[in-house]
Amino acid sequence: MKIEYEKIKQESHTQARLGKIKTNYGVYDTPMFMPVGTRATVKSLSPEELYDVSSGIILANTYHLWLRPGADIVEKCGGLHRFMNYQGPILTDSGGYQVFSLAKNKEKDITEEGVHFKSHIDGQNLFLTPEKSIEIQNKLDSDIAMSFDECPPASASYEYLKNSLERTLRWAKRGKKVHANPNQALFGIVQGGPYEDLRKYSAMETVKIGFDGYSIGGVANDDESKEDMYHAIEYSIPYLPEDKVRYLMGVGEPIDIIEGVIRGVDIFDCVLPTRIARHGQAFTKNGKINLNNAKYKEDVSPVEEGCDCYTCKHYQKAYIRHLITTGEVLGGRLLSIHNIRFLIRLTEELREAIQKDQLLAYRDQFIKQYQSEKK
RNA sequence: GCGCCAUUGGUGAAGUGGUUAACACGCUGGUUUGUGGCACCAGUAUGCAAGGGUUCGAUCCCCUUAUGACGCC
Repeated sequence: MKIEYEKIKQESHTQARLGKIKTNYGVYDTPMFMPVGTRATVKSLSPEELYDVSSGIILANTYHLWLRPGADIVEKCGGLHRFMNYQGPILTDSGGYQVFSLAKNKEKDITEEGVHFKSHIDGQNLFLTPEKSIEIQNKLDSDIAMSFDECPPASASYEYLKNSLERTLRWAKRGKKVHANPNQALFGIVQGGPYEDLRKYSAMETVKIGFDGYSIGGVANDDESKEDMYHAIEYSIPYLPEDKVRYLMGVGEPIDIIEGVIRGVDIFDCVLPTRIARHGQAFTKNGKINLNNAKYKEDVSPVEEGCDCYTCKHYQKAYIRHLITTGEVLGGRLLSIHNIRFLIRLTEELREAIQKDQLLAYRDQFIKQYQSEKK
């Protein structure tokens, strides 16, 4: 089995769906949030802690693992699951996103054949192609491989986005051709920026090639507005098959996840919960809070009242603030646990709302509370 | 007791007779969306030990006092 998606229910007032993803490592409910473990580790968390927050699929990154330790070494160690000891599904990003940001001269460095760029570690010249990316992912032995795509900012010109998505389509075909891991699913990526016709075209053409799942890429980038992002989803979703997973890449603001689900997205990934955790911030129902703030110096309450995560069950804000302000790594760890659990709990609540046909009411209530403490 | 040197923000400290007293840390906020970069951005001494004097003008020159370090009896 590679991966199968089964739709359980469609919310009657929105595009939101309830579904199940069947993988080699079990069956998981959608909507789902996937924590990011770029370098074969969700920064600072052990696999046990990931199971504990009910994480399903997690992400790893082709580019990073290609550079260090190298795909051959991961393969020699028995593949990504054995390597990082994660007994759950793993999705590998293709490296397109990283490579695009590392390519200095977009015109020159991004060619039909692939992308030239310099390693962020030692500056050596590297060249990544769709074939190479898939080959690496085959070796890493993740459960889901992503097509190698170009990820231009939403602010790129219409012409650029059009040419770029055409090339991404050709790359998708090339990648699929060399994809050779029978235990691994392969996803295609829809591009096209904020433009309706481009998204539609990209979605239809990507579906024609035929993948095990489809993602919407090129969002939450650069200076893209929320409106553009929501439009990009709306313009793409109608052309994606009902019986395949829909993955919105890189989105992790709670409200964006809700809006994505409403528009028919099944899975999300984002670095936000772990990154902001390391900088001392936490998601709560009442909005994002910053544990660096002096007002938490003597606060004996948990990060979020009523949260069921390990951190909230055992620690006070004052202690976590102490860890964060003194630079102790445990602070970021505890907040990462909370933030990931927060987003996963959010998806659990979304599933419940979809089940009850109350998603829009849930959204309105969530936003009202989430923004209540903001000025 | 005498001589000599010092005294700049929460800290370590630069600095000049003339509009806004450098920098760093700390502190106070903020940012972060398919994680190169535990990072980035912003604010943070109406005052330069205290008092007096010289000067158009002093944190910077002079005097006194206080405090501290060093040397000599």
